[in-house]
Amino acid sequence: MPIVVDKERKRSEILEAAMLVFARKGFHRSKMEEVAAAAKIGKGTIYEYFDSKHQLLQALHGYMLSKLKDYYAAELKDIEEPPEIIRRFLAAAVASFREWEPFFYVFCDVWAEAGRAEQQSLLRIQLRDAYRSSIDDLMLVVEAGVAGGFFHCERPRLAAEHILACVDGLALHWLYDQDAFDLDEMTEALTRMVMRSLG
Amino acid sequence: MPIVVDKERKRSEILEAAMLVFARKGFHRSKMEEVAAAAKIGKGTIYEYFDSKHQLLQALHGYMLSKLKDYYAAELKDIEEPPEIIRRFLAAAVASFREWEPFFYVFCDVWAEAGRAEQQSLLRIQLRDAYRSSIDDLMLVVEAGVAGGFFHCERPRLAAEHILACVDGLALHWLYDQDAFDLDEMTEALTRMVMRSLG
Amino acid sequence: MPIVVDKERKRSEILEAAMLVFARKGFHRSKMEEVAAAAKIGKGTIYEYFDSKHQLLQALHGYMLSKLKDYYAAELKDIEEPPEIIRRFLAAAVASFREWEPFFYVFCDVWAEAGRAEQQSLLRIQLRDAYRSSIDDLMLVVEAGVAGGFFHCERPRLAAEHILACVDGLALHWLYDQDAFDLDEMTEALTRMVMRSLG
Amino acid sequence: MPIVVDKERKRSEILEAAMLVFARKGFHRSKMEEVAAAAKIGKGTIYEYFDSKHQLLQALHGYMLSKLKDYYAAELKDIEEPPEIIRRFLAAAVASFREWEPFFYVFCDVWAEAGRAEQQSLLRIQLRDAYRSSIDDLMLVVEAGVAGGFFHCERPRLAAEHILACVDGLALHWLYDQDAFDLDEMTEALTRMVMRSLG
DNA sequence: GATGAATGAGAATTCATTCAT
DNA sequence: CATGAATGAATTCTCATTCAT
Repeated sequence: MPIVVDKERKRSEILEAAMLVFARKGFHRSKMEEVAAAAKIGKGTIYEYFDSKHQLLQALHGYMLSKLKDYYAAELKDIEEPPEIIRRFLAAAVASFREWEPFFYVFCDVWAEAGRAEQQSLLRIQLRDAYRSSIDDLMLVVEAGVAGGFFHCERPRLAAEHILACVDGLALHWLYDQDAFDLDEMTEALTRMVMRSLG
Repeated sequence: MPIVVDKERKRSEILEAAMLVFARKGFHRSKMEEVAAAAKIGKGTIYEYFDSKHQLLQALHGYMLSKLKDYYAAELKDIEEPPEIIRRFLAAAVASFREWEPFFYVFCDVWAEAGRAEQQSLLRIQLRDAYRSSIDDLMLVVEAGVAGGFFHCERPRLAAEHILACVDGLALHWLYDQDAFDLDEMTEALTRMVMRSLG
Repeated sequence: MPIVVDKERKRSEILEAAMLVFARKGFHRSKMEEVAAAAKIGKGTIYEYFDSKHQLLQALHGYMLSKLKDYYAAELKDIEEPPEIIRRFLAAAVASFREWEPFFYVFCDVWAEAGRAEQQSLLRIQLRDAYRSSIDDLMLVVEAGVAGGFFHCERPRLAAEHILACVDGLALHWLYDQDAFDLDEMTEALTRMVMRSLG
Repeated sequence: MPIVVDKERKRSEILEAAMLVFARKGFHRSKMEEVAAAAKIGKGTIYEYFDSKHQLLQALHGYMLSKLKDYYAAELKDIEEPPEIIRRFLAAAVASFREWEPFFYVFCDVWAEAGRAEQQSLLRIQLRDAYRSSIDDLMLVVEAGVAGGFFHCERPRLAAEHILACVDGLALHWLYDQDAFDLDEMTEALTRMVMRSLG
């Protein structure tokens, strides 16, 4: 099925282009034409792959989530001990700020968009499910840590939520005041505080 | 004799109207006409008070920041002990999620806008300075707590940043999955973890 | 009747203000508010003296025509000989370019406006009558010159028209390329050619 | 395959439409939508060919100047003797009043606009250069006439300027009082007076 | 009379989307 | 399939005019 492969590749190229354009100018200030130009295709061609600008954002969001998932999977591969998983997760998270900066800008757009969408909108569900699933994953680690005697934690789910909230909040603050932070320091301090908060 | 109008009051009315409209529909999907209707004035009148839609958002952001500041000042009035300040701050923060929900939606718009503005744009500077000043305030509390023997903390500034990041991250997550959280539980768990992370 | 005098004075002040503002920015780009500011009165006050922006232009046009008439009357006072009248008229005309430059800019607006107005519009009639009356005046001079043996001219009316057209045309060209002309030279050459063309 | 369109032709069609609309209603009173309707295209399409309303006027001005140039070139083709060139030029000029009446209305708009534009504005430069170049051309004719013993003229440039000013002034007067003129008579009288003024 | 706050009709311009080629 | 010319709904912002004081 060479054609299918080709389509899939072009789709990804459009998504990568959209990510850069949206990240730089913001979703609403970006034109479909700019995305097309960045993807080196014609404006109309985007519509062969995506239904609308909104759906392009949705697809891009899904694409980013999947990339993030792969990223964390790779970073946490073969690590067994819960405390170490947490440490590596936090380090990977902070490292991703710089490495994947455009992602975070686009996430701002997604937050702004999703917040006003219908409860049942795909974007919103996608966003929510991504959080829920991240929380679930992290909760299992916390639980394993508790079971293994590494952590003290009455509410593993809330602890997981707490950790993810920290990461998102830090990403946000860093985005608007990059000079104020040293990422290495931030990693260290974040790790220390999270580990302490887990007992 | 010209008509005498309390310009400051009308300005606030427009800002309140803008907050509700922007919160519900999002900045870009809101029309100036809708803001005007919500403020019960004519479309053109907004421009007597604000230069442009963008500047209205900026002014609204400033207005919200000032309201938030007053809110925390009132909530933390007369509290002396650092641990208690932190506890009350966290409780007030979580309580504000529900109470001031529209604020948080508008903050999403501000994040999305500010991220793409010039470094020197007023919106961006306003956002950054608000964070910096919040961090400063909180850092002083942490330092006082360390001095008073309540807390252990090597880097009070990073601890303060960490606490604020938690709050913002939780606000964000809560916004998109309100059913998943019990705010009382969240307050309790957040407080516990923050207190622990401060040693 | 002191009140009447006062009203008349303020009316003139508004007209002078309008002239400067219209001359600088053009009729359509000028705001009533700017005219009011230039006249140091409130925006609404203009409407006590003029019905509308269009009527203000019309009144300004009439005001300018009347000023021009006075100017020429003063310049040509007590001159008897037709050739000398012509000479002095041409000199006065060219001198007015610089002296009354704003007039000419406003005339451009009047031409642009009047051209699209109804045949019966006051602005158009005013413009036409001013030309007709100027031509009549000048024609009488030419006729007197012919009768006095100074000029040869089969069609004094057309000659008068010709002379006025020259003056208007020169004003227009001068307006857009002031550096290209030396007004003294222009006066001299214009006079020479007109005198020649009158035989 | 993209749609193939003769962009140059469509551009001209828009310019012709703009000329008629602007001539009838005036630049400022014409809406882009009316121009589009006259060109039988959608409102947005104009912006595929021109950046703004102002630039459309500028382009239209250039288009008109080029048409006029072609017109005179055709009218004066193969004529050698300077007096005959002048005669034919004047006849062509007066004939153009009726034939190309819309042009002259639009010129009024251009005069009004250009007068308030920056010195370096394209419209202004275009206008000035057109005059300069017309004067140059006519000056060469006058000089040739002097050299050939047909004319007496101390300042050929000023004579050329004078002749063009007459033509523009007559056009202007005619525009607002068409009934007062017989164009044939005007041609004859104009020619006579110009020839006399050239000695 | 004078004022300037309020207004809303109006217009330029943008840009997601369509669809003929 | 791909394209980009064409479109017109949508939206910001302007400003002449009104009118309460």
